[in-house]
Amino acid sequence: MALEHAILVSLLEKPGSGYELARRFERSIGYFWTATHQQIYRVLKRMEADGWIDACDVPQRGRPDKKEYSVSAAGLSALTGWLDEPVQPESVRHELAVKVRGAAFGEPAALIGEVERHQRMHRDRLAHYLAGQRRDFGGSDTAGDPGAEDLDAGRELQHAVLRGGIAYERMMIAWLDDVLATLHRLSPRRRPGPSGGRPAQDGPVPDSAP
Amino acid sequence: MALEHAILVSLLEKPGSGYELARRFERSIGYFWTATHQQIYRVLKRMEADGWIDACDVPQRGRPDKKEYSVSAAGLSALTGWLDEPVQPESVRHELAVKVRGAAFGEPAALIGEVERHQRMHRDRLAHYLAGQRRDFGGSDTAGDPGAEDLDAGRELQHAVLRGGIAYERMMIAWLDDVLATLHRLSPRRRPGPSGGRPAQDGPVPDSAP
DNA sequence: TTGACCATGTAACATGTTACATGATTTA
DNA sequence: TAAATCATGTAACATGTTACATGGTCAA
Repeated sequence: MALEHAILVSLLEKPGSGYELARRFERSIGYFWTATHQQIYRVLKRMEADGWIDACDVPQRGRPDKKEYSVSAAGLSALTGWLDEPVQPESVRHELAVKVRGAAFGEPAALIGEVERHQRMHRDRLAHYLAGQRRDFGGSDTAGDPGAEDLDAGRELQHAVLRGGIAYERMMIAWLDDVLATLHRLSPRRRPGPSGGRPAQDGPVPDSAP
Repeated sequence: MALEHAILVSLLEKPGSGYELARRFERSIGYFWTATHQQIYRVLKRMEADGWIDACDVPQRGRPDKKEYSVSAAGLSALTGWLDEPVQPESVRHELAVKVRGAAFGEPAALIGEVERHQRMHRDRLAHYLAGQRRDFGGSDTAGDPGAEDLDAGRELQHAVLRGGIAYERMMIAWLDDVLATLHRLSPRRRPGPSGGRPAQDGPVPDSAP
């Protein structure tokens, strides 16, 4: 019920083809809403039929033609209408949490590698976010700094969402430290480390920003 | 691909009927994995056919009979096998983030009520988690306290997951403060408050624990 | 006697995933 | 000449959502 709206937001920020949208759903928007290209093409067709977006064929030299979509007036009003509707509780899916609780019925220590793998992914993503923040918003990590630069609403809101991503990754990294400490405590044959899991920090993080 | 496993974990923690599982998916497990009763009945049927769970009819006085399910040896080994498999990136869906970015194309101030509503839900859930923690784990919020009580692995891991939920809610409440401050800044006709949004805190939270 | 709770389901539909297909161009 | 990127799609399947159906007990 919201892929349409995520696409509207993305197309309003910048018109583009289905392929380009699919790329964006692997990057920026993809950090808080995922979709594959098959889904995107299917929904784009419906949105075009509903008159939410307009397509225009763009011939390209040396590349296949593409259909560039842009948001119509009807699409914009569909989006603003949706903004006013309350969103329902949003369903959660934290597969790792299921695994952590399930670990009680297997060998808890067997989960350590998987949890470390996840933590590495979160550290990478955090590094990526921080790099993007430095690049696009001038290195400031703190909110509520009205006097500094005068950004337009779009950029301000993009930054707010990015700060949310950063807060989320930091929270996850810290929680996974907690989980690792718990798993080590439950199976003390493995080295529990100097203090049962190093504390969360984002300074010396492996920089994997693109 | 994981509802089966969430059900296995829940049934291992305590056998029960489809109806009871549906209740649990509105409480404990539901905080990190949601499912409706229709989904649960459908999957239970498949799991029984696959031999992962055993059913036994339990007649009840004054109530309709129920089928109580419990995990078979095959089910347990399916779970432990799954624990060893790496979980993929897990797809994210943060509808509010889509809305925040979309607010740039409408009236940003119109989102304030919705964001406050979400923040209230997160405060409620946090209060609920903290009450559950006090009830079930003795009021301690901090991890890594090996000497204190000697809980079994299952309870330790449940507590670790609960701490994750608490960390998540605190992070969300703080981030939504940030978002509110940003929205107020972008439409200064509304009172931006003493300091643009009160800081996150969980002490004087409306206690809505059941 | 109305509504809430217990208990289980069917059917239709919407959404998301996986695999496969096509064909051009650019880069190594 | 092989692989990667651009660009769009179909088909089959799995999962999740919404609406509807049934029927008993218990409390107000």
